[in-house]
Amino acid sequence: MPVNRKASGKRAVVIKALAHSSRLLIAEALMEGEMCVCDLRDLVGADMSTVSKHLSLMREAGVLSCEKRGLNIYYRLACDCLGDFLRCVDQIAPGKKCAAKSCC
Amino acid sequence: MPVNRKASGKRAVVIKALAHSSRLLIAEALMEGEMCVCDLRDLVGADMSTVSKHLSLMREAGVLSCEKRGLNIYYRLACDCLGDFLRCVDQIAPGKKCAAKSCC
DNA sequence: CATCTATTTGGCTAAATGACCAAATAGATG
DNA sequence: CATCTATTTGGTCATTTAGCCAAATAGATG
Repeated sequence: MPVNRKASGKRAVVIKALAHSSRLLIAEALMEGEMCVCDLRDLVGADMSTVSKHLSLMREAGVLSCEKRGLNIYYRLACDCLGDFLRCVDQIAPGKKCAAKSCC
Repeated sequence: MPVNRKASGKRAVVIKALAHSSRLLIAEALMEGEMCVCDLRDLVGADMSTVSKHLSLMREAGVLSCEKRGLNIYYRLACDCLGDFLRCVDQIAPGKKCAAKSCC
C-alpha cells in the first residue's frame, strides 16, 4: 500500500463523496436499487437543488452513475463493493476508548 | 442494510475521519505499524498542532488508538480492516464516465 | 524540584462546504 | 411549436473545517 500524497488525494475524493450523512443515506438507499432524484429528495428531506448537488458530487467522484428514462433521471451505485466498505466502517465503533487524552 | 438517518450519521463520522488527504495519508502510513506524532508531522509536513488535531479527530471517531511510551505518544490503527475499505475505494476510479450532464 | 521535550489546547483567520431560493435547461408531451 | 416537468445551475449566506501561532500540560530526566 503506497504512502504518497497524490494517491491519498485521489482516494480522499471518493471517501469525501460518502462522508456526509445525506450522501451516505443516498448511497445506502441505492444499495437496494436505482432511484430517481425526486425519490431521493423525499428520502433526504432537503431541497431538490441540494440533493441534486450531492448527486453531482457523488457522480463526479465515481460513486454513482445515472441514466435518463422518460421524465426522470435514475441514479445507481457505480460499484457493488459498498457493502464491504460499510462492514469496515461498522467495525470502527465510534470510540468509547481513547476519546480523551486521559487514555494516553 | 438499514436506510435510516441515525445510523448513517454514525457511519459518516467514521468516514469523515478518513475523508481528508492528510488524515488518509496518516491512516495509510499506520497500516505499516505505529508511529509517534513527530514522525507523522514529518510525513504530513504540517504544523505539529495541525497534525495533533487530525489525530484527535481520528481517535474520537474510533479510527485510531494511542499509547504513551517514554517521551512519545504512539498512534496506531484501531481496526485492521482498512485494507478492505481501501480496496473498495480504489475500485471506484474517480469518474471518467458520467462526469458531466451530457451523459444522462 | 526545576527543567526539558513531546504533545495538546485555545484563539484566530482563511477557505471550503452545505443549504436555500430563483432562474436556466433538457427533454417529453399536447 | 408551446408548454410542462424533472433536474441542474448560479448566487448568496451561514456554518464548519483546516491551518498556523502562542500558550498550556504531562510526564521524563537531571
